[in-house]
Amino acid sequence: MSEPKSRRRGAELERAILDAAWAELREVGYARFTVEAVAARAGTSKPVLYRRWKNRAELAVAAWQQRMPAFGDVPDTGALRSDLLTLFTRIGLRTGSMMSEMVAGVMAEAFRHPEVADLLRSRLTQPMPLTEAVREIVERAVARGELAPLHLPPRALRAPLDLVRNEYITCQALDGAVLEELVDDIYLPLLRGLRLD
Amino acid sequence: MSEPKSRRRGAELERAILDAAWAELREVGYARFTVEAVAARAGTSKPVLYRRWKNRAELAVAAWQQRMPAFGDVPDTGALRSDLLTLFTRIGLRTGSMMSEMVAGVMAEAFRHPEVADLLRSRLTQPMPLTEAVREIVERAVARGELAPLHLPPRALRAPLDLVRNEYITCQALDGAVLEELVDDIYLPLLRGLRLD
DNA sequence: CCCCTAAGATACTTTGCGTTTCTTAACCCT
DNA sequence: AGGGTTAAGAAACGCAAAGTATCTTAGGGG
Repeated sequence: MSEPKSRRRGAELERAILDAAWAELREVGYARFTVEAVAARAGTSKPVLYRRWKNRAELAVAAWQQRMPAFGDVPDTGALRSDLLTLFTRIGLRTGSMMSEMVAGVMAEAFRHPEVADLLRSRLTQPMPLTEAVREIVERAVARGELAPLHLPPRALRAPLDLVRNEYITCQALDGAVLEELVDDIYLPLLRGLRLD
Repeated sequence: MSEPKSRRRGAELERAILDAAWAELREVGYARFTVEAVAARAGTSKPVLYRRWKNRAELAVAAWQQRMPAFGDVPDTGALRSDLLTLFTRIGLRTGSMMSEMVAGVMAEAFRHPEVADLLRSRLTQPMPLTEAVREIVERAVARGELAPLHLPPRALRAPLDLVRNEYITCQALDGAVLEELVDDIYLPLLRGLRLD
């Protein structure tokens, strides 16, 4: 809190600010996320932040990007359904209710600051590790004979993330029952319905 | 513009306000949608609006609800794919780029005013006419023999709307190619993969 | 050791939400 | 018809928070 007089600089200061921003996002959410509070928490002041990020949305995205938990290993439980449930659950944890609130809030601001929209979109639509995880899970299911061989278009690879995010954005919550619905009523049927080309 | 001195009341005034709000939403979008501008445009003043709606989000949702174009008849082109394309296109028109901007903006505010979240959620997840349209299209396809008989869970009925909305929210745009992808790569395979129970 | 960059503090401008107060027009009711 | 009640309209305010400008000063590099 009352750090002594040592004046931090450069990367050290930047990390402290992002830590503070992340903590604020977790505690109060994006709607109540203020630049002033972040500055105070980091023991610095607003101009220091505005020298590094153009506006509060970019600050939030930067903090998010740095602190977002990793996906971890590709689930391998021996069965397609449980692999998918594990994956969907992890996506849910990673997305988190705070996260979708942030997506909504940042998107809303993106219409005033168009460059923010591009930044966010790139984070939303290109999580390579995730799409590769989906591909691997499906390939193993095909190898086991659980699924007929199939062609997976990019949109189907992205679908798990889209489904979970949509649920968060519209309902601000996500429990186990909903995850099962997404897997059983949407994604598994989708995979069964895809064929080779 | 410079209406005479006649002082409108009740329903007449309310309609004029919602007209003004709708016009503002179309012209400047939700991000720049201000209560003051709506009041000015309607030739009245802020307190009149705040007597009717708790905050700007509810005003926007009210205007949206009243002016949202109808879905029209259930498409019946004689083939499943073209029925779905027609339906998806109409959903896209109805949603509109402005609309998803509003969804994002309103959702962002919903975290300060929880009652707004409920209001919006009810508009997003229960468009009965749409789900019934999906059901009818699918039933006709089954009758024609295009699809095997299947059980359609609620989430699958909602999926077309969810898919289109997700695309708008993440990409702020939606063209014909994307609509075809949603139909060919996601929704048609999903329908083919669903079975009885 | 000095100097120049960037940190930190303070205070300001602006914008827009939501409120308060007051006046006055229009409807309603007997 | 007239008087009273209700709600419209106008103006101004408080407040929060974004973003900016000004100035002082620490501390690292030459």
